[in-house]
Amino acid sequence: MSPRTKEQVEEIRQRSRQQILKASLELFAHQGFHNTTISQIAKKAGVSKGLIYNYFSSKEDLVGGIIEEAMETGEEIMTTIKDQELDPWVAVDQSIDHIFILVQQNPVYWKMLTSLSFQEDILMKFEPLLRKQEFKNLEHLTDLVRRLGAKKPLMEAMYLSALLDGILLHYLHFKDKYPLEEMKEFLKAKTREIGK
Amino acid sequence: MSPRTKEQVEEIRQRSRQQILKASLELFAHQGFHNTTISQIAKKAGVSKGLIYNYFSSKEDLVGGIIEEAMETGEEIMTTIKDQELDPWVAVDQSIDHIFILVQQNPVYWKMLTSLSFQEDILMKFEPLLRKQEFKNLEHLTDLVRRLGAKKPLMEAMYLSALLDGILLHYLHFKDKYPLEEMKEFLKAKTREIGK
Amino acid sequence: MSPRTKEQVEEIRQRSRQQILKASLELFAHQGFHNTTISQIAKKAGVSKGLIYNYFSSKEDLVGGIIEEAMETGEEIMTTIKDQELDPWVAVDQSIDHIFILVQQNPVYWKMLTSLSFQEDILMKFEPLLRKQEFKNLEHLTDLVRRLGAKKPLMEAMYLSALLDGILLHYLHFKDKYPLEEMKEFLKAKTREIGK
Amino acid sequence: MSPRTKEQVEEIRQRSRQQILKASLELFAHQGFHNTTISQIAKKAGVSKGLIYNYFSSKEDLVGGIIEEAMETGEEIMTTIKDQELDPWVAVDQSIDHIFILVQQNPVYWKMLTSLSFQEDILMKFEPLLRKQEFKNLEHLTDLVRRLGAKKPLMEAMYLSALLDGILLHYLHFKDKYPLEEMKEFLKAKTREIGK
DNA sequence: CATGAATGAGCATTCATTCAT
DNA sequence: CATGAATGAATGCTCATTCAT
Repeated sequence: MSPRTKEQVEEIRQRSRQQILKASLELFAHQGFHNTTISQIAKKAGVSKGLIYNYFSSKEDLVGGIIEEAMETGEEIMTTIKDQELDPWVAVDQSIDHIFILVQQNPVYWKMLTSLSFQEDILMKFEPLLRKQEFKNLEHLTDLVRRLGAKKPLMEAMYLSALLDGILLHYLHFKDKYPLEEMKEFLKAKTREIGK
Repeated sequence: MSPRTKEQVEEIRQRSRQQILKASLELFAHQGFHNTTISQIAKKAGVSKGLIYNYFSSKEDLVGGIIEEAMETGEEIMTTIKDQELDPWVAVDQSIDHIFILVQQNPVYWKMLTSLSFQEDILMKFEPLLRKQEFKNLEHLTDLVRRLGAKKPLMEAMYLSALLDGILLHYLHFKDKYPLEEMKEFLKAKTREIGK
Repeated sequence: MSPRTKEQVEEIRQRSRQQILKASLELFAHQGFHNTTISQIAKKAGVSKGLIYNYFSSKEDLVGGIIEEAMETGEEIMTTIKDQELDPWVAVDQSIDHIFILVQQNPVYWKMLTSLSFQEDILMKFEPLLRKQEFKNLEHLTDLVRRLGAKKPLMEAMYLSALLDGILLHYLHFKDKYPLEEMKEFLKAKTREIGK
Repeated sequence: MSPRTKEQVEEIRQRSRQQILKASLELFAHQGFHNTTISQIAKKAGVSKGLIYNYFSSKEDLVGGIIEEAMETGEEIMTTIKDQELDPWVAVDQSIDHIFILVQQNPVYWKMLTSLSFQEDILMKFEPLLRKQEFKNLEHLTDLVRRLGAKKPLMEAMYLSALLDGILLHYLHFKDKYPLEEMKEFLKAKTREIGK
């Protein structure tokens, strides 16, 4: 008889919103943004087409929602590492672990993101958001390799960055057939050469 | 008014065909396959929409045409290297040069290809064609590093492959702002460590 | 928590109903019926979408509600005049005043009504209601001008009627920039010619 | 075998364009802009939905097309009158005739226009176009009545303008049941009073 | 009495493809 | 060989209406 409480409403909203975001993410990642229809998302999320527009103002806005959410989660993991003062070799290993964990936890997100980075129309709208992140990461890497005694820290960091993205790329394509763990250890071993 | 000769007709055909392929490639690379319209291609190629269907049976078929053409060119360069018997260190440098040249000569093609590799619907149709190429490349790399005395040739090759693709990825995004040449030399220097 | 009395409930009902009608009227008048959404009405009225359907069975029914209410108010003013026995010149002036007052008191209503008269789908449902009113007005005017000694009372009445509607039309468009009062006096002066 | 000539294409285009404009005008006039669908227009025009967008960029653009076309036709008639030097009484009669002819020739257009003037969203986009016309008309009327010796030419012109619009309004509603010709003569007779 | 999440039919618009010339 | 008018299925998005609470 009486209307739902604010809390009930908010919970319902969050559940629907999550379902929609999850479905969008998966479809965008596998089919690409422009090849995914709202109807597909609605069906996969188990809601009506109309409901999607109760939570997101447009198809593009879904991308924004996905990125925002992933960044929040990513931020959390990041901070746990950053605060600690560490031996540089340990820090490098931890950073590598961190990146691999991030990717392994949510490979679909990274697939979507990489895919999106080739869609210039969409990219344009979210570039500021993403570039900042990118820059922070490169800065972090540069700092790390400098502490390892690299002679050309920036080059070394860019090299490492390309390597990580390359591994990510291959992992995203081959999925479980890719020896990600082995690659990680191989990579860690390689970093031992830096500064020598 | 006089009837054109067979050769003239064939030449006209080839020119139109090339214009269409070139326009398609550029648009697919920058906007993505599904976000590019036949009208855009026709306009950019300076031909009518109808003409495109004289040369290609569908939008997808354009992708096929692009890939085929690029493979032919790629093949040529490849063979010039393969045939020569070389000191492994020189061979590695040459292979690296070769890859970088390929990318620098036609970055748009590689951009389109990478972009396409995230469009599973399109990928599916051209996967066999591409996977074969991929496998050959990995085989070639494995062979190279083995001759350099690598302890784990396959891992080393995969590592190198990821690295190359990572650099490619970054180059495709940052274009002329990316220090590609410097990166190449840095990479060559790194390969000196292999086998030690 | 204590149960509301019948009167309280009724008062609440009436207030909500009025708010909804007021919001509808204004939006219909300015945006047109088909370009106004229930959501807009709900927002402007400060109620939920659902509540509107507690009082009105459909969007169209809102129009019915608006017209009914306006007719009731119009009726009241009308009767105060009709009953009095008057010198015809005074009666004409009073009738003109009456019409102008009606419009000035609720211009939005007249705007909506005129707008609606061009929406044949809506008009159809309320035509009987409106035509009756129209006819009564024309009859009243005919009677007046006949008492003024007009030679062609019906033509004169139609002429006057067109004039009044024309002035109304212009007033509704130009709002406060329109010299309505001046026009009224000008019109009254013109009526002095009738019957001469 | 050979493609159509420029002229053939242009003729085909004009025919299709006219069919679409005609259908749009009629539907907009009777059902209102927002209550008319592109499908209805396509069906009435005997073309596909898609074709409409080959000629007009949007539903709104159709309104623009209609207005432009009507203005061109209107302009022609206007000029034939304006140029002649005339006895003012004859000029008034001619102007009145002209307006009535315009309306009688294309009542649907005037219905649409009046209807549209209540759709503020659409009006906004075409107001500049229409206001200019309006102003020119009022100016013309003012000039006319001044030459007739009116004491308050502007008021007299506004009065006349309202009258004309009122008659138009009634005519548009009652169509053939409205004694338009009789009204015109009655109106002309009334103008004889001006300046006395 | 009151809320707003949810639905789905319907809308404006796009676009690959066809075909008459 | 070449054109572009024409089609219509499909898409993103809107909105009146319902209903559980």
